[in-house]
Amino acid sequence: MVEKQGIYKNIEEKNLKKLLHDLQSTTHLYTQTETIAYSISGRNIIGIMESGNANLVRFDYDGVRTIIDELAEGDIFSDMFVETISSELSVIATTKCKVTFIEYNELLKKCKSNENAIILLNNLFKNVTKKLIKRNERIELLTTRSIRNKLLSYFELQAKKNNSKSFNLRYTYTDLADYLAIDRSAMMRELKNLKDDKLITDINKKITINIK
Amino acid sequence: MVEKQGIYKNIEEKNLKKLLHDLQSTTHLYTQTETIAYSISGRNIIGIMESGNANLVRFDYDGVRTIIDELAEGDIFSDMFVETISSELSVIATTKCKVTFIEYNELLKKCKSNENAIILLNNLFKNVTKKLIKRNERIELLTTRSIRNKLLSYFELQAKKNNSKSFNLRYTYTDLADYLAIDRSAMMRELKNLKDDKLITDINKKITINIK
DNA sequence: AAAAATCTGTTGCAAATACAACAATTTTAC
DNA sequence: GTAAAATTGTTGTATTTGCAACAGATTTTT
Repeated sequence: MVEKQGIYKNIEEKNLKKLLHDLQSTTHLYTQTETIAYSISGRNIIGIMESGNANLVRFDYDGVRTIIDELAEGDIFSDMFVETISSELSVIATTKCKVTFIEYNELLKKCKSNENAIILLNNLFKNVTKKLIKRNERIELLTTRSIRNKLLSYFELQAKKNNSKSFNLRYTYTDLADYLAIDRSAMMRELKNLKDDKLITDINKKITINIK
Repeated sequence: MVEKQGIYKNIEEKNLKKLLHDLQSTTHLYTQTETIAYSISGRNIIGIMESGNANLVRFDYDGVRTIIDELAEGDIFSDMFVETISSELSVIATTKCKVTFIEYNELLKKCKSNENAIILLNNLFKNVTKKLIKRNERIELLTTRSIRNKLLSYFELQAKKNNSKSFNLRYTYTDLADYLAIDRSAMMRELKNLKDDKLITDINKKITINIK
């Protein structure tokens, strides 16, 4: 069961069970690398990650893969959140995982008579809001005008999230370069410059910022 | 009043008036270039664009401007949707505009007793969902690796939205450069290259793509 | 209708970045 | 436990991009 801070926050176990039953929700298990089907045309299906991790990925016409979103326990995904027209989008399990599906329209109907449905809708709203903030962060990083600034912004953000001047980089440098949309070797060079200028310290991917 | 397709969809004029009154909403007028203040700490304020246009912009410490989001009639903005990394974020009116402010938490409370509040919450949800899709598009543009590709991607997207090979650029070139987070003069140079290479035609900001 | 401000189009040059290529190290797979 | 694959670290060089600066065109203000 997803912890109380997530999508089921402020709903009592018993009431939740009833609500999910009333919504005719279904729960499925997936193994690593399995594709999670969720798009049912005409219906607004929302998937709730009960446990495990998955990626929302796009395969464009060249077959190039891009990770659009990373989904963890308590996170949600839906065809409501992505453009349906063009390229192929799939949710692919990166670990064993458990997913509950509900229909958004059913939830909406239940709001009239069931207070817990309102709470769930609110939790969904907050989750989408969180997604927006995450995307915004990404945009802010991508719109800084140099590799040096991208790195510094990213490091500052991570340190801030960690309530510290340090944090552990959980990306490989190769992935970080992809995330920041910059050339890896150019990034490595700039990383070296930052270290030489003593703006950061990097001990085994524990990065510490020495400014301000 | 915002048209029925927007944030007030499916709410009768009379009921809407009552709802907004119950929510103790306030409405303000702004003139072009005016900054719209909306962040009130501790409260979740949502601004609804009744009419006019505005941009959500960032000024970084160097004074460089980047357009983060474009707001049109029927769109919403809120400090719930952004969490700035370090730099300054503001909503700036690009035309004369009218904005109604409501408190999210008040709306939520009203959902228990007022069906129209549920409808409004649903409309807000759908709007946020639309924002998610838009930001995703932006990220796709920003992650392309050169000015040439950024321009081509942007042009292709706009043309596609227009169901055509052409579209009218509604940005000034100065703004487009800010939107794509690139240097204006470098962009102008690349724009010239694209024209010289006959990949695009640009007649008075009506841009036509000549590929594929 | 004149003045001021902004936008467009251009260029030379310096600086930043991407590309390519490779060896060394680490991680993953069998 | 070894082979294969991926990541890291580095460098020289070509290319792209940003910066600065300007003149002409267009738009806005007064």
